[in-house]
Amino acid sequence: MGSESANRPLVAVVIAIFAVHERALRLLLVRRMREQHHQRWVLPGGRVRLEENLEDCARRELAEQAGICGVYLEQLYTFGRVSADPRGRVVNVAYYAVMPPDRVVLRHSADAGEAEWFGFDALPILEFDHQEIVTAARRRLAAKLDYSTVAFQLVPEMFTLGELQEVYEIIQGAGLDKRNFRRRVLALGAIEETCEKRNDGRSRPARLYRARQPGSVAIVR
Amino acid sequence: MGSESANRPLVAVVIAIFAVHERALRLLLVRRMREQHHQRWVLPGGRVRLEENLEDCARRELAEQAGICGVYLEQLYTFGRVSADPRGRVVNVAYYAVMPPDRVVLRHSADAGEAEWFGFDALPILEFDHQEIVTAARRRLAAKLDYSTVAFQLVPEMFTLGELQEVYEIIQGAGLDKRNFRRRVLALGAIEETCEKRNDGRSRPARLYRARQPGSVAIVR
DNA sequence: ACAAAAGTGTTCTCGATACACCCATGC
DNA sequence: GCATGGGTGTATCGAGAACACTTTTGT
Repeated sequence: MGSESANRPLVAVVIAIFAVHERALRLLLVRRMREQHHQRWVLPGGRVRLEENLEDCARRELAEQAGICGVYLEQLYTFGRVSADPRGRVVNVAYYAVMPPDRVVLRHSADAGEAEWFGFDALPILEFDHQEIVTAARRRLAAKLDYSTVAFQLVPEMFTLGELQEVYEIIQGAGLDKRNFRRRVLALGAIEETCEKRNDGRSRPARLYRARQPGSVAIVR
Repeated sequence: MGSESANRPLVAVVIAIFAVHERALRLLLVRRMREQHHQRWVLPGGRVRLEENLEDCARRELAEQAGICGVYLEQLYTFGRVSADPRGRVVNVAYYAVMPPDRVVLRHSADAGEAEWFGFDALPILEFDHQEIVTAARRRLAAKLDYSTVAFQLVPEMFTLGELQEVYEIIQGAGLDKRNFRRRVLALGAIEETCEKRNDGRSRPARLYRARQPGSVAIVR
C-alpha cells in the first residue's frame, strides 16, 4: 500500500443508496474501518478491481458492506477533484441505487463493520466528496421520478397508491393532489390492480397494485 | 510504460465533440500515433494526470490534439468495460462537447498528428468503446436540445433563426414547423434581436439574433 | 360517533400542433 | 420573372392543475 501505483489515480466506486422508510428518505452509510478516517460514516464503495466491471464493483461493495443485493443501480457521475481525498488522487465513479422499505433490515455481514440508514435531517457530516455525491444523487432521483418508472423500485412488490404517492412527496418535498396523482400513474399503464387489499388496521383497506415489469426501469412520457 | 501500475486501471478522458457544418452533423476524430492501433481514427482524449481535474484534462487534450479551446463541455458517462481495450484495463471518463461552425477550421498543431471532422454518414469504424461513446453522446445532445440552451453553442455568436432550426433538424433528424419553432424559441426569452441582417446572396436577408447569455448553458422548460 | 385514509369527476388553462401565403433579394 | 429562403397568425387538441365529498374500516 502507500506508494503503490502512485503514477495513476485510484479508481473507486461510491454508491448513494436510498430508501423511503417510516415517512422519511433515508441514505445508507457505513463506518470506514482501518483507515485514516476510521469511525467516520461514509458512503459504501471501494476500489475497482482490474478484472471487474464498474457496475459489478458497485454491486459487490453493496453486498460486502451491507448485505444488499439485486437493487436498482444507475451510474450518476464521476467525481475526480484533485484535492478531494488527502490520501491521494482518487477518481470516484458514483452510482445511485434505490431499494424498497421492506428490505431495509440490514444483515450485518461479518467483515463489514457497521452499516446504518440515516434520515436526511440527521445525516452526519461526510468526508471527501461524499456530500456532493449525495446531493447530486438526490437531485437525479427526484427528477427521474417524473420521467421514469424508478418509483416502483422504492415500494414493495405489492403496494398501494397511497404508498407510491408518499414516495413522490417525500423525495420531491412537495404535496401532490391525490386524484391527479392517481390518474397520472394509472394512465402510464405500467401497473396493474391485484385482487388483494392491504388492511393497515386503522382505516379503510387500500387496493394493492403491482408493477407490470417489476425488474426494469423504463423512461416514460 | 508497459508494466507501470498494472494494479490500477488507467484513467483516461475521451471527448466526442460535435459541430453542425455544411448541413451535416460532424464529429472530430484524431489519428492515434505511436500505438498499437496507430493510423486508426479515434476520439480525442488521453490519460488523466495525477494533478489534473477531469474536465481540465479534457480541455487540455482538445487543445493539444486539435487546437480547440473554450468550447462547451459536459461529462457524459464513464465507460470501464474490462475488455474494452486489449492493451490493458482502462476507465474512460467520456465527455461530449459542441462548437459553432465558424470555428471548425482546424489549426494543425505541431505535436498533434492529424485531426479531422467526419460526417456521420462517413464515420470510420471506431476502436475500443468509442462507437458506444459516440452513440451515447449523440443521444444526449439530441435530448438536451429540448430542455437546455445548448443549441446556442452550435451556432455562431450572431445567427439567424433558420440556422438555429437547421441545428435542431439535423441533430434530431426530423423536420420542424418553422412558425412553431420560431414562436417556441423566442418565447424562451434567451435570445435577442440585433439590428443586423445576414445576406447570403441568394435570398431575402435574415435578421440576426444573439444569445443573451452566450457563455452559459441553462436548463429550461 | 369519530378518526383516518381510500376512493372518485369535472372544469379550466396553457402549451403543442397543424396548417398556407406573401416578402425581399440575386440571378 | 423565377428561384430561394425569410417572415407571419389562427384554430384545435390534449395534458396538467385546481378543486370537495363520500366510503370503509377500527376504536
